Amino acid sequence: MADAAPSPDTPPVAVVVVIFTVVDGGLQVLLIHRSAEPHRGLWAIPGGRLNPGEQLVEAARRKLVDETGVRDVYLEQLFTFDGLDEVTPGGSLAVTYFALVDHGRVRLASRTDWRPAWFTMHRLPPLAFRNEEVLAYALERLRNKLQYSNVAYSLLPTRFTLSQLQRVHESILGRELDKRNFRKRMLSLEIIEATDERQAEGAGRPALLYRFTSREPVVI
Amino acid sequence: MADAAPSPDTPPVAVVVVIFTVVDGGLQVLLIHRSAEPHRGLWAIPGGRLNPGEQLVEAARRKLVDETGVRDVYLEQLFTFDGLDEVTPGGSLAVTYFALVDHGRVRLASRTDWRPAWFTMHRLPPLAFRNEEVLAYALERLRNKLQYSNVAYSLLPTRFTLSQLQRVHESILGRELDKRNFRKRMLSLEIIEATDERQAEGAGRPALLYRFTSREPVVI
DNA sequence: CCAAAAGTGTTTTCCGTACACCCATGC
DNA sequence: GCATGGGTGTACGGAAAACACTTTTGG
Repeated sequence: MADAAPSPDTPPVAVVVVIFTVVDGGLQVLLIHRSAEPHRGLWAIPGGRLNPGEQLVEAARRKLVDETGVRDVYLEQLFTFDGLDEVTPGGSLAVTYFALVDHGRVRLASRTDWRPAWFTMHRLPPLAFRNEEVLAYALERLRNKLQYSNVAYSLLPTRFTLSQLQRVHESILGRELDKRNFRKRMLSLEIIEATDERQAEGAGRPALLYRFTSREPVVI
Repeated sequence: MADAAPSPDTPPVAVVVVIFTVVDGGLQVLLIHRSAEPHRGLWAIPGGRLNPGEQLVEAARRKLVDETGVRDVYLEQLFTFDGLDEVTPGGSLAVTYFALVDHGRVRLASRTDWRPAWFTMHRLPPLAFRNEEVLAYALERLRNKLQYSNVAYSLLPTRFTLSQLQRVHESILGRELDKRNFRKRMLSLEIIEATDERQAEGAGRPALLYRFTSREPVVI
């Protein structure tokens, strides 16, 4: 590893956070409307400059809190892209993260310019900065993570029904799952446990509420 | 994503490449002996500053060619660390990559200072810059990749025997594999195919030579 | 009583693993 | 002819997938 001698020739570094949530059966992502050039009028993944002395993950958490007001959610580094922003001479870097938030806890920043909004992943608006690539990569990672970790804890309230959990999985995977197999698997993984409470969902039999045995990331 | 306004307050960016090879049954990694401070006398993963205007992957390829003379091998971005180099005020970033090279093709740079050398992964010298972390992460990723991709193509000559391929897998996974099961699996994945040539390995029946059906990264 | 959602078991298929012997060659 | 490495098949167990009906509640 080279000595890191200070130099003016170092590219600007942005930290960018793909924020996912699931709302009534759809996987959604938070985007910002650009009111300034470049790419004015397009939508972009929220992000900003890394402050001097700030750690990457701190910067990502800061962006997340700025945009949604939530903290203590699942946050993972995705990939570092270069040249996303094709206008900076000498190039630029974007260290991307992805985060999962329970829609019920989010309070979107209300700004007149740069307004944030949720978009369904399969109906995205025109995006700035090759953000299609970033989102595609984030979705792929999320789908993988879902299979062998408990990340879904970050998308649901502390107590939830198995049907809610199944809908979250279905939204992310983009396909329907068999109810019996899904329940069997979730319970055998021992990442969730039943509480003694029930919750009615409109008409129909009330469902048992479950909780995650751990609300920290756990690899299965 | 923020506008990338130029600013002097951007951290220095290093690109670092974990270079793996397999030599007679052992997974080895290329390290550089530091003859200057900080961490003089310790060993470090090769890397260097990202040049202005240079893409990350280009910088990684450049380092790889500098150190080993090889090109067109498997190279993948690992993770971006901050503060590895704890001496730079305001922090620094290290974008890490890992590469897999066929030991037979390598010509190490011969320098008097910063001399490069191969080390067996389970007998590492004292390392600089929290490089233990980086190596542990790289090894984990390599083990995963090995299971569901054809990355091993980059560790072997174009033609190889199944025993050679098995030894590569065993070196990386750190455990012995059953010959029959290994062959069954490799052949069923359809990432390798038999040639009509044979190769004798000392005494004993000559082995069929195989080749990878693709020498580009393929996910299984 | 009927619509709506919750809950529940069995069978089959596929994949990973365990395991032992014969084959071709060099010396 | 023997030491060395190459090559092969079968049986078991566990996980995932396919598949349909009963239960509990609200209206």
